[in-house]
Amino acid sequence: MPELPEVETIRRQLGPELIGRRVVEAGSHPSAKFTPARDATGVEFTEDGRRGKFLIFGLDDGRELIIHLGMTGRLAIRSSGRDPSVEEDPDDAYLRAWWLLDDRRLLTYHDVRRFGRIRVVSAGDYSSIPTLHTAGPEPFDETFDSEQFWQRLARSRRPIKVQLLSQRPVAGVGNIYADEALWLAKINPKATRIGKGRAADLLDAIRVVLGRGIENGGTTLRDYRDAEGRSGDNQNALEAYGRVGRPCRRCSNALRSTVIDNRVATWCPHCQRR
DNA sequence: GTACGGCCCTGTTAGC
DNA sequence: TGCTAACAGGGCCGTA
Repeated sequence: MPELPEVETIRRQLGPELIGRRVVEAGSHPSAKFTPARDATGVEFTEDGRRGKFLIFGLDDGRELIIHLGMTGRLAIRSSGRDPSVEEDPDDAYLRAWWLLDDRRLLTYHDVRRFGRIRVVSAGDYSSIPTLHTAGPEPFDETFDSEQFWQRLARSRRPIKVQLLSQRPVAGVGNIYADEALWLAKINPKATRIGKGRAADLLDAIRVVLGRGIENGGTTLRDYRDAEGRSGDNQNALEAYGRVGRPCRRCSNALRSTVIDNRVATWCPHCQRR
């Protein structure tokens, strides 16, 4: 399930391959989630970017190709283009979109569960993409400080984990890194209000876990692969997510899990008291 | 504006 | 062994 570190890893890999390349043909699965991929025909990639979990590729006609990987989305570049002599990819049943480049290579988007989505919009106009439109600051933005973070958290009284997953206080945190950051900052995922000091701790923790995730090439629990088909290593660095029943690495008490807003949260009942 | 439930999807796993 | 149901979950949408 790609979150900021996974999306950033893919951006860094794809950017140099795509910038300056022109799309000569594009196709997609019939679902409306993917048909906008076809709108990026005849354009040249001019820029690679990311906002939270959204990949944003600048195009030379003043628009942007926006890709969200959902749960199981994968982007890759096939060197063979659509040369029929090349053996078919066994995952082609899940090919949801493709872009044939002017050097005959093929940018492919696979997505088993079809939770991802693709859009082409005027540059900077995200009004048709609610989560992107209302996304909070980038966690590594140097102008984003803990005071702003605390103010954003104070706008809602929903549980802190729900707020993080909403992308509004800060962009790019999903279920895995939310559990990790809350564990690191010793904050209970059901807490509805935290003080400025704890908000500062949480922002620091978010930066630590996301930074570590990027360094480790992302977290692969099952599906995630980077643009070169490789698994990440960050699953070996997880302290909370997926460790329910196992001892907390700080206090040795068994980690617990609970469902908050239809998502599993794993936390330490001793370290992360309310 | 905010909160909340339901839906989209399909491979994997648990239970019978 | 084979079938069925539950589960995973990010984002969107309708309703309150």
